[in-house]
Amino acid sequence: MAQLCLPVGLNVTELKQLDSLIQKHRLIQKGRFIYRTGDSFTHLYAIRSGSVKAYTLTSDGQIQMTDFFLLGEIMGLDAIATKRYHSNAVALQTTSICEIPFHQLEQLSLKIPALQQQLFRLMSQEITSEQNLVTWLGRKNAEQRLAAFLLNLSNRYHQRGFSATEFHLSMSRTDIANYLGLAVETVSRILSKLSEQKTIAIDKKFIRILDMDCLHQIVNVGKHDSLPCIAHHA
Amino acid sequence: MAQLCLPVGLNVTELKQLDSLIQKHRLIQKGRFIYRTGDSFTHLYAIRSGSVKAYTLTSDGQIQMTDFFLLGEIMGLDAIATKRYHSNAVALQTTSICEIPFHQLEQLSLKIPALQQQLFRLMSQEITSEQNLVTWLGRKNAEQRLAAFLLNLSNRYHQRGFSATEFHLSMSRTDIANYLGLAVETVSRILSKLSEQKTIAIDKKFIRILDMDCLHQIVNVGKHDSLPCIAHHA
DNA sequence: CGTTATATTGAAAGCAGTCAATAGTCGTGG
DNA sequence: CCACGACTATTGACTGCTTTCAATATAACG
Repeated sequence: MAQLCLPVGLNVTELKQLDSLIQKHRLIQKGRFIYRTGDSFTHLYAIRSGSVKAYTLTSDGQIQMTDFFLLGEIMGLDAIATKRYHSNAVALQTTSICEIPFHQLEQLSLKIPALQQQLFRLMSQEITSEQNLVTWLGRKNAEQRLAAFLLNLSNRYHQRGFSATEFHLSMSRTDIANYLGLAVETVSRILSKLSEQKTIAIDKKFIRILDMDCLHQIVNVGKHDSLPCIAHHA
Repeated sequence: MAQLCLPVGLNVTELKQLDSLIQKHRLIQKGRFIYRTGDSFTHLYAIRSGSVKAYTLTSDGQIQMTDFFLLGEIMGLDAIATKRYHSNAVALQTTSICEIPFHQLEQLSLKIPALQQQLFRLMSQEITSEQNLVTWLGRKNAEQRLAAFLLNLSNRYHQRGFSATEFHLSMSRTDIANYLGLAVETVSRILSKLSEQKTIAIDKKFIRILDMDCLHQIVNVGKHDSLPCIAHHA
């Protein structure tokens, strides 16, 4: 169980101790909340299956998508400092999560150095991942943001042993647009365009990446350079 | 010494142990590097005085500003996971830093629960701070990004006991523009505009915030709503 | 099977980027 | 101490990407 929730190189004894912490797991129906902004922070949550979106509300009531969590990823790391969750976490589909009581995890990690290391590593990764996001937004045009988003999902699925080229977009176009700081219409237009030039194929929420190199090229050229990989049409 | 570098509620004995780790401090001249992308990760660095900018290079050689570090802030947290620094850290002025050997800090934090907690807290804060940045970029227009940037600096200086309304912009306009994903010209134009409407006053790199409420209003309205606080001119 | 939410596509407007020219600042060496 | 050159900052004009508004089309849900 612990292996599934918090994969980390521990010996059998240590693993048992961790297991005793992570007993509960819950099934969350689509649209249900795991936690809400301001709730007092008690647990980290690991996704065993399904997916979750996290968003905050601005002072004027607008939604701001902050994260999508996929299988194997940990939610709630940003809440440690303030002891309150900063976002609303909602299941995008029926989702199974592990509940990890943080206080006990903290205690245990004092006794198991490898566990402490893994926690530091996890948090550091999260910082890096947020920094990368910062790098895309604002500095990249709409097409690049979307290409980077698709590649990011592809990598994350691939890491967990799933196909890097075919996967399910569990979030809506509206959510994607919000996450990338674009209008829904722009996301839709660009998906259509990429589909036309055979870089990707889309059937509703199911996506196939046909030309991975092309996506990489799109991401890596400057904001307004334009030598895309479209040697296709006509 | 430790108090200055890693403020945390420890007793005298614990503080001594921490002190013994954090012996060295270095003076870095303006323009000098503290670390570079790819250097192997050995230390965290805390700023005792001065300021530092951190940037990465894109695949096509463009600079991407990722962070500004001010007095009291910790650099290098993103390097823990990969054991390599992810960015280039350069002093913006003559800067004094504490060197904190991370491996030893990790060891010590196994023995001092309060220290471990403080480290978790620090990293969690960093995650939150990056998330906030993500929230601005891409979702806010140029004026809002700049207003948010100024308020952010104001808060950070204020937290450390300095004036919230008057401070030195140690980074260049070019750096600010890059950080916010804007063109230098846009930053310059907006600073001029805010200056004209008496929201701020600028003398070269020295800035005074004259109307803090106005800045907050700018940040908090929607991306294209426009009811600014300009009841000033003529 | 109808109703509502989500997605696609088109046309027009606006914000920010680019290009260009000028002004001001900083550091170095005469 | 001043003068030169290089760098940084400011301001203006124009282009273009992305948003907004509007109209369908398609999918999801009870």
